Amino acid sequence: MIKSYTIGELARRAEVPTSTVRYYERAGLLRPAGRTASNYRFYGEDAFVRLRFIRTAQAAGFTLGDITSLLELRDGTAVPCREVQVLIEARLDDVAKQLEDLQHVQEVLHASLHICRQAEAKGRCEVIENLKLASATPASRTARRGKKINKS
Amino acid sequence: MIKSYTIGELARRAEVPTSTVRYYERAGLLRPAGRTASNYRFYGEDAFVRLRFIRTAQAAGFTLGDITSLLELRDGTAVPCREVQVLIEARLDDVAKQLEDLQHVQEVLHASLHICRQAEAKGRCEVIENLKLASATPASRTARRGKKINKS
DNA sequence: TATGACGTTGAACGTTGGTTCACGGTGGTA
DNA sequence: TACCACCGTGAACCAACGTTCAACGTCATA
Repeated sequence: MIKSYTIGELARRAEVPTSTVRYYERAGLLRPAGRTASNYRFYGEDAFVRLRFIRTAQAAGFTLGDITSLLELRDGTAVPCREVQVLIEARLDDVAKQLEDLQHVQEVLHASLHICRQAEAKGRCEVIENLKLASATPASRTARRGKKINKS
Repeated sequence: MIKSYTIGELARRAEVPTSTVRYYERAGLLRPAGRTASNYRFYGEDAFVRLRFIRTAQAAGFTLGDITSLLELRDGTAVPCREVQVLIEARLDDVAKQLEDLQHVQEVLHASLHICRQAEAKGRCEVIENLKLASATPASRTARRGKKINKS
């Protein structure tokens, strides 16, 4: 006899709102094992694992679209290593770029803060001009998200 | 005789679409110096500087809301160093957190890739399970944006 | 039996930073 | 005079990831 969960139980276990679980269902990411006589969704242990996977992959920066691909690969019968690796590599490239950009941003902000503190002593605020000048250096297409990994 | 620019000229100079310039106006970030007889917007050099500042600050991860605050501070008469510093420090904290999170993500992805490659040799794909397990470690509230710096 | 917590649905809304559209006027040139 | 690139407007639309709402059914407990 395998334990099954209502949506609320599943959601509490995974620490997500029930609305999110339903949303993932709509998005085609997570289907209930079935429905009770009274039309309540019920889920098995696998749903919990899957939900946890979704959240983890999201935390790793995959979009729900990417995760759909990942899960489709898992649900398929063929050994999907190649495709999975492609997805992970794409994400790694992305992360590397973000890290680089963020480090640049950090430098600019540190410099601005430094200048602001110095200027403060003189009763002027030059940070805004400085931030402006800082941009003259590399073209940081940055910090803003909006990726898209190519769908199979 | 000071040169003035149409919206298209300004936009080309700053390398943004004209639609974005109008959008910034709607958002209260950038007002034209005035309008011609035929209702065309015209801008002075200051608009270019301001627009460049907006783009740079965005690249540094400030939201348009933050930038509004920054610009209001600049437009004010008082020496705004304290407030500016608060904003910059908040952004720095944010950036530091993002960097940390991204580094964690990077580790997880590297590990997943490694395992995937090893498993490939054995004809199985374990990455998905691995990504799942990886989440058992630290709670990375990450990689997704949606910051908000407290408005003055 | 009644109360409250929980479940169902579809649709609309929210956020951020814009872009696109429809529809019309303007300005310079051939 | 025609033509085309440019400018104007408000409104709708986009991605991503959900949340909220109305309006209703169900289940456990006092």
